[in-house]
Amino acid sequence: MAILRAKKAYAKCNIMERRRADCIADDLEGLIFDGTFADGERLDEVQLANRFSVSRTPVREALQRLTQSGLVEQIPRRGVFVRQPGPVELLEMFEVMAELEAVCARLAASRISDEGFKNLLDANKRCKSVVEAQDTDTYYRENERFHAILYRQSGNAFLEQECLRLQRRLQPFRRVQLRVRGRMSQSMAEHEAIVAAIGDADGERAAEAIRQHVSVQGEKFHHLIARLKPAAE
Amino acid sequence: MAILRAKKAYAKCNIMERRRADCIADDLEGLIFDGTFADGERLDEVQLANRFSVSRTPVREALQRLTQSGLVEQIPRRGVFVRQPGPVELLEMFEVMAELEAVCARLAASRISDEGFKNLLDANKRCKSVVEAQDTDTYYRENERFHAILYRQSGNAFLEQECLRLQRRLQPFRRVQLRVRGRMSQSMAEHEAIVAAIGDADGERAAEAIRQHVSVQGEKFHHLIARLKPAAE
DNA sequence: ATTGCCATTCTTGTATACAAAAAGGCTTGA
DNA sequence: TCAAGCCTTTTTGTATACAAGAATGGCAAT
Repeated sequence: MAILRAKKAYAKCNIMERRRADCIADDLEGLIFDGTFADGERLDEVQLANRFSVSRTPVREALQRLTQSGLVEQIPRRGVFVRQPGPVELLEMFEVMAELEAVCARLAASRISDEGFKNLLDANKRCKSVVEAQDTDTYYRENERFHAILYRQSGNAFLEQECLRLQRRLQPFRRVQLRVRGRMSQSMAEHEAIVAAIGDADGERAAEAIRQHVSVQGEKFHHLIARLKPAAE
Repeated sequence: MAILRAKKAYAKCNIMERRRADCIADDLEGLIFDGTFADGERLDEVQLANRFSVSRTPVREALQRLTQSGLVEQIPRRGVFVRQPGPVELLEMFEVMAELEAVCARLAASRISDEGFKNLLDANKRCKSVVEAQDTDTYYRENERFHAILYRQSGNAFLEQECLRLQRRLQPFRRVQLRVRGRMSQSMAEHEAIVAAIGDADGERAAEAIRQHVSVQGEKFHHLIARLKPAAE
């Protein structure tokens, strides 16, 4: 049967070829993140098609994907518009991120395997070494790895995926936060608290620790909204 | 300017006309839920186009949307396949739902307005009256309303949306649960506990109460997996 | 008989053509 | 001067045509 053969082929081929539409979606995401397309701006299908030297079809597919991930808003028969989150929505998203990670931490505290804990310690060690080098970009990557391990160790693959999805969405805003002076070492201290709590299998403490780590409060709040353009609306 | 006029029109027009692609997406969702398309089955674009009497274009758009919401899996150049969650994934999703609602409850306990609390009480009252009539379908709707109010009262619109999204995804499975004998009255008792905790502004207690209410444990576990076909793989 | 290769047939992905709807501008009337 | 209605232009939504890749079946070689 055709389907069976297809399934076999799929299982074998993890690196599946990408379609143009997918690439365009990623490129557009980047262009929105880096501000090439401002908030509220309409994304013209024809212009984009020319820009990427493709027809409107893959452009439309890409725009649909961006709609689903919330980067743009699609208004039927009127077009798609860039939709940067405002301060309120951003705080809300960070709050949800903090709570989701808190859940991960709480679950991980009782579910983590010895090997998983070793991975977590290792990831944390790598973060530490980067802090000393004051390399924010590398720290960002290693920090992401640390969090990803935590998601994984929640023992809930669906939760893991949801966390990764939101993490990805918040990435451009999170990155900024690290530039703040002293933030990296503070972040590391928080990591230590999280690891310790998980080591003690104290779910509630771990949850609270990571909630503090992720949530936007105090100085972080100011730095975050300072970054946002005073979007007229 | 064109955009301004578009925005004005959008603000005015809440009931925006839907495109065929959107309708098809909804229809397909229903067909997958009710088992017309079995798990693992390939959805042929041409067949679907004929079925809905449209061209492949809107069908493809609909399929893309279903891909995003996780109902089907799209394998580049090979087609899209129905992807029903297995027992494990289902339990994981319910766990996440329980935790998300727990967050809502905890936040709502301190953020709920007097009017919001009144709405919650009202929704609960309506549930109660339906329980006495033993009307599972209506109970399901009223129950959904109760939960939706809770999401809203978390004071976090993003969280609210995420909850609604997952609730929608779990809908067909949640519905089944209610058919279990005595489940409705048990559900009501749990509602009472939730409302009471929120009334006392006791976030942790409210969170725990709703976690118990939503999570799949004990008998509920058996009933849930009993419903799942022994999917051959 | 089985395995590997090739050709045919289907299916998906992309381009283009066409239809329908909305935006912008113009005219006309007060 | 302003507003309302109509017409033109622009833009989105859908259909169709075409290209590229994958599945299937047959054939040949071992």
